[in-house]
Parts: sequence; C-alpha cells; structure tokens
Amino acid sequence: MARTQRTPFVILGLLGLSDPHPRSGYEIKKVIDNIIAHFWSESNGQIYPVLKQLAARELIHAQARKSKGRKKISYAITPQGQAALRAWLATPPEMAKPRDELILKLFFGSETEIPVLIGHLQAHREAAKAALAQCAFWQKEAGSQQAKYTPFSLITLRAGVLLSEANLRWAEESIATLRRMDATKNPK
Amino acid sequence: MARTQRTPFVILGLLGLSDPHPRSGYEIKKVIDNIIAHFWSESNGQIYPVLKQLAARELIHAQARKSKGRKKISYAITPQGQAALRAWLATPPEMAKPRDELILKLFFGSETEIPVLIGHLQAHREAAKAALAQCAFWQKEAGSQQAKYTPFSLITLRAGVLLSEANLRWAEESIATLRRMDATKNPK
DNA sequence: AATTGCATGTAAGGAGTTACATGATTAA
DNA sequence: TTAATCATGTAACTCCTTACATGCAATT
Repeated sequence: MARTQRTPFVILGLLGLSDPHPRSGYEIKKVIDNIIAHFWSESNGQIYPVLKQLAARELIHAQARKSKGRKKISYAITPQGQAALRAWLATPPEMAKPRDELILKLFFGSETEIPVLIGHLQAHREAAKAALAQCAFWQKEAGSQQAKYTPFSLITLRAGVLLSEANLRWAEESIATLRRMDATKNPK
Repeated sequence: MARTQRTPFVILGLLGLSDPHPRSGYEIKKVIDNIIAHFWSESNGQIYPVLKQLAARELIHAQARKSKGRKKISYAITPQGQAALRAWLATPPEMAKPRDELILKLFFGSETEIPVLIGHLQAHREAAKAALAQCAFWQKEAGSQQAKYTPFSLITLRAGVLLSEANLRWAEESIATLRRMDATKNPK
C-alpha cells in the first residue's frame, strides 16, 4: 500500500496540453525532461506501461501510425480521461515525506571532515545556480513568447526561482560557516 | 534496483549522537519525528527490520533489557558501524528526483477552478508557516541551551528557515496572483 | 475502567528506478 | 560507416508505506 500512482495523471495532463502538445510516449518523456523537470520526473519504465493501462481503462485513446514505416503510437485524452484528471487535480495534493540526504549528511557532520562537507555543499550550490539560471531564462522567454506560457506555468516558474534562490543562499552561507569552523579548528 | 537504502545510515548516525542519545527503535523513531522531521522521516516498518539487519552485520550491538519486566532492546554502534557511517557520509549525496504534486497540480491549473487551486496553496502556506515557526523556535532555544545544539544542527535549521520562507512567500504571491486572475474572469 | 504512552514487531503490497533490448531513420 | 535521434518496450528488483498485532505500564 504505497502512495497512490501519480504517473497516470501527469500523462493525462500533458496529453491535454495545447501548446507543447505531446502525443506519444516519447514526446511525453521529452516534455517532462525539458519543460517540467524542475518539479517532476518520470522514467520510460513507468511511462509506457501506464500508457497502456490508461488506454485499457479508456481514459486515453490510442492510434498507431506509421509515418514512413517508423512505428509511432499517438494518444489522445478521452472525455473520461478529462474527468479523471480534473477530479485528481481538485484533490488536495499529498505532500512528500521529507527525505533530504544532503541535510542529513550535514546533520551528522561531526563524523565527517569539514572540507568534504564543503564539497557536498559546493555541488549543491552549482545545481541551485543552474536551476535558477534555467528558470530565469524561461521567465525571460515568457516575456517575448507569451503564447508558450500560461499564467500557471509562470506560477510554477516562480516556485523554481524562489526555491533555487533559497537553496543557493543556504549553500553559500553554510560554506562560509564551515570555512570559519575549519579555520578555527586548523589554524595555519 | 531502487535507490540504495538510507535507513541504515540514519539509524547509525542517530545511535552515534551524544545529546539526544536514542538507544532503542522506539527512541530512534521519536528523535526522527521530533528533531529531524523537517528533513527526514522513517516508519516503524522500516526501523525495526533494519535494526536487526544492522545487528546481524555487526554494525550495531544489541542488548536486550527488562526494565521492570518491560521489554526493551538497546543498541550501540560498533567501530565497524562508525566506519560504515563515515564512509557513507563522505559520499556525495544523491539528490532526489523532483516530484512535487502541488506544483504539478498548479501547472495543470487550467483544468481546475481557481478557488480550488487557492485552497491547495492556502494549505501549503499554513504548512510553511508552521515549519518556519518550529525552526525559529529551535533557533531561539539554541541561543539559551547551547549544549543541545551543534553547529551542524544550526546549519540544518537554517535550511529549514530559508526553505520555509521561500515556500511561504511563493504561496502568498501565488494566492494573490490567482485571486487577481479569478477577479478578472468573474467580475462582480 | 479506560485511555494514553511505551515498546516491538510483521504482512502485504505497490510505485518507481535501473538496466537492458530492439530497430528504424537521419546526419556527419 | 558511425553516431545520434527517434521510438517503444520489458524484466528485475527493492525500498518504503500502510495497516495491523500485541502487550505492559502509568495515568485519569
């Protein structure tokens, strides 16, 4: 009795999108990796089976095509699919149980050499920087290409910015703190 | 081939702690729920079996006691356990694949009534407020009872504050944005 | 007498990841 | 010819959660 499946609903939602309009498993995967990667991820081992499940439950409708001999299956959301999606969206989101490995490792920091901890934080800082830059780029793009962005995607982008900034700031502060600690412990 | 197990290392780390010095499964669970809940969680269905595994691998040492007839098993970390813990702590932390249900639901917001979305965000805002208050309380306590807090726990506390603040701010901004959208759509 | 807290556990079950397999098409 | 991209899929594996079970002790 693990947490209930979320993959079906991401797929349903993406198939319902108008602008980046993915229709196949492959396209769905790309949209996830390129557009919503900062708050969601899926693996192929999950997408393809779920696509079949959804088709079997008639929440989506499959249409196999051969564009120049190459196999490709296009899916479209059905009215029942729309209804299922809407019902799920209206349901209060379950919040993930916190499990942050980096913070845990810092919490047990007394068992580790401080420079190693600093290394962990530097990696985190670079990741936060990259995420922030990506979100900022999209925000800028949203200014010029309004058609590609809904008000909702701007809200999610704003989440990316604020959270990345918080992460970045925390990493920088903590690196500084640890450097001071290290200097006190090992004065040259 | 799921992500490698983290539970053993939390247990190892907590058993190595000096101040909140949990020794039994029950105490470990309490420390997790009361002290590191803002970045970690474990269930009993995980703690007790792992405790036995660790004992079998001699990373911890079990000692059954009966304090006035009540069953209680105390564990202590062994030198091998210390070594295993240190090795893991020095290893770069794996970052969790992002999977944020709230942001996802907002991303598909065009399929939902705006007041429902506002409701989701209000719950998130309250949770962030509570988390912030908790972290702020601990930070204050750290000022008076220095013995209870290491510099490392202060760093993790700071993470809690910054992240909660970011969440709070995002929730408030987004609620305001959605209210404006709703007013534009349904002018009275 | 009943509830809450202490204390330890097990069974069932699933969501999701990793890794591998397969093949066609296009560009360098 | 080689590599990258398009495109779909399966097998194995496991971590972790939920829910339940059990019983003693202390409090109300």
